[in-house]
Amino acid sequence: MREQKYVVNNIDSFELKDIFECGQCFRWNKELDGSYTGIFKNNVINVKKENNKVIFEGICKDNIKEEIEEYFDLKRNYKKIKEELSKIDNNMKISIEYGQGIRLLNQDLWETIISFIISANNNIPRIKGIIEKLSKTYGKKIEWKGKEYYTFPTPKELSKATVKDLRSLGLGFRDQRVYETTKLVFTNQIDLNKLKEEKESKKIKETLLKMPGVGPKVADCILLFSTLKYLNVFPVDVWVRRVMNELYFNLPDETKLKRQQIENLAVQKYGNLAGLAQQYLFYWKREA
DNA sequence: CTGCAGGGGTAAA
DNA sequence: TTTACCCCTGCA
Repeated sequence: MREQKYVVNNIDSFELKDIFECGQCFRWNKELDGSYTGIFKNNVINVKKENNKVIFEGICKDNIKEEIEEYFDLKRNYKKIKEELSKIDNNMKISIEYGQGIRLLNQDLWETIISFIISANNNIPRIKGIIEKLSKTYGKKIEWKGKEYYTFPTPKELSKATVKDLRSLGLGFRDQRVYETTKLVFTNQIDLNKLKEEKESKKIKETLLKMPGVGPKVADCILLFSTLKYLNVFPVDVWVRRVMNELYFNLPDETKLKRQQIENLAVQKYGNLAGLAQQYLFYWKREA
């Protein structure tokens, strides 16, 4: 654990608001000066943007450059991806202009699984609050600049929580689901390391769906927002469904096209970049 | 101030 | 295919 700093000059496709408020993550908070501070793995990092320069600094266990490049997906060529997607249709073009600074974070698989189980039928402020309480209660404390931060609990750490404990932290009906899934992973009935080695997203999804609280939408979010990083999935929630029906079918009635149909259409339309297409569309329509 | 709908879904009927 | 679900917030 040491204080480190890493600066990237002339960065492309990187806007703090687009990255942290497009709905992919729950542990980054805006500071008074406009920068963001967040926790991932055993790192506490503050990110600040000045013109085309991005400054990362904070407490980092390993080499900060490598940690940042991995987490912020810095090795992927977003410029090229955006050019490709923009050619598909006008909706894509407009939404990409709007969210040009989006990057999909490579978040810890375990944390992403639990976070999105908690996200079911829930809103972002409350999801963030619950995850914060889980971390404060079962995670490890890291201090930086006089403030306390807490790492997301490991399967072992979280396995100490009873269903009742979880309920008291405000998880509501999701308590049982988090409890059961934690048990599955902690006891190695589902091995996350093996899951990472699997090559086909279909196979991984199959396994993810065995976890209580993980349905088709949550599974797709895990595939897209974690280190698994499968860009060929298209998570369909009520917003995406509404947007897709409106944009491509001019149907105000969101019950017209069903979840699976929309997913099929999207994969057909956006191919192996469907996941990113979803983020641009969703962010654009939700903010506007 | 009280009451009520609805929220980045899932599981069970 | 439909419905309840915990909790919190916004708004009549």
